[in-house]
Amino acid sequence: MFCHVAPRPRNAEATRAAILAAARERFARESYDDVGMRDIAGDVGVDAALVSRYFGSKEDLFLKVLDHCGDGPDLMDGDRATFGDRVARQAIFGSEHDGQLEHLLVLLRSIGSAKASELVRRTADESFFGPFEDWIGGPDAAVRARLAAAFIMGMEVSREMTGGQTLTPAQCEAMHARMAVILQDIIDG
Amino acid sequence: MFCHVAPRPRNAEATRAAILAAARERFARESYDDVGMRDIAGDVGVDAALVSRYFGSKEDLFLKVLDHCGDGPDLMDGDRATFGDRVARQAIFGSEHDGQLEHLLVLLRSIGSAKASELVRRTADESFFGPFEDWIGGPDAAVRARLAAAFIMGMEVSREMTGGQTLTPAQCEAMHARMAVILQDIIDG
DNA sequence: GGCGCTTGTCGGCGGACGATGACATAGCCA
DNA sequence: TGGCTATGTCATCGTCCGCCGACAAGCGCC
Repeated sequence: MFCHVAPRPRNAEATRAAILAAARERFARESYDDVGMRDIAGDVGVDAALVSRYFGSKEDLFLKVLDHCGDGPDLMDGDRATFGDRVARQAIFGSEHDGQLEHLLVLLRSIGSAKASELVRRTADESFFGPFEDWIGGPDAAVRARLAAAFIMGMEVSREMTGGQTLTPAQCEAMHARMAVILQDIIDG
Repeated sequence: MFCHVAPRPRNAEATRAAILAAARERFARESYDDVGMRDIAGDVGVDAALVSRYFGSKEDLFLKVLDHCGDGPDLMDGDRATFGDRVARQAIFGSEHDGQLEHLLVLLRSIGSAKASELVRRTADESFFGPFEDWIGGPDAAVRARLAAAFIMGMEVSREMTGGQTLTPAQCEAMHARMAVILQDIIDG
């Protein structure tokens, strides 16, 4: 007893950033509705009221998360020639924390909450599809970006739905191989 | 005034069926969390307490909806040779009420609620992937079923995310053509 | 050392939700 | 016609949520 946890140093900037990071993590793993202000605050170790005070409202916080999603690693980092292989691997096997798909996951989770998808609808184009289109380039870039994004998100959905328990490792490998080819074809045009 | 609405005839069986249909509709269009017992009851024109009484709990009702999803039209109705074209059209242009994708939409909406996805995880295989695998047949049927389902659901997600406002009709047609080919390839093996 | 601003906590308000048990009424059967 | 059961309604409970105003505690400054 008397074992107090080290108190967070009084630093508004750092606390604000920590809250934002925790929120991003939560919103990528759970739906907008399932994430509570108290959850996020708990992750950081502060009171829920502080989150409200720094970010105004839950919606505002979510928008900030969407804005700052470009900060981390993402889909477009890496060799273009191995895009299919690399992304298919993450989508199927679910890289827990490297988070190249994290931006996409946040968008994906918003499907469901009426509130969140309204917010996403306003920012998805500029924050994700736009850059992705530019990176893809070539004819029908907008179309191909949407096809690729759809495939990736759908695989995330499928993975969570089945819990990944129903396919053998060999089948996962086969799926990875097929998906990699399809994705690469979409990217290459 | 004095214009009363015609009261629903007292018929437990019919009322039960109406509630189930309304619930299915709701769960295909909104997330598990966003759908309230009062909403469903309102659609049918009964009191929310009746829904609880007939189906026990919201979870039980959701499970009943999953069970009865095979009743309506679905993915596997129609010519196999035109599967890609037909399904891609529905996924991209969003057939509002013919509902061949409705079963898949209910599954898709469950992503978000922790509770709902837990329920789905237990039934998705037997209620959807199993039949779909059988229908697809051939080598790696399980893998190909998941690839196709992922692509379709992802396109639904993508469509809702962007609100369908950002692509020209010509681009939609181009996307449809590309998606149809990919889907058909997956189905054909 | 005491003042004052910033940083963070506490308790609670108002509303939505799922669920429940007591009550009302329609429709059948004698 | 009078009662009885199936059918549906109403009022309410407990819980959780986002949010807010009042309060406490750290920290620099004179």
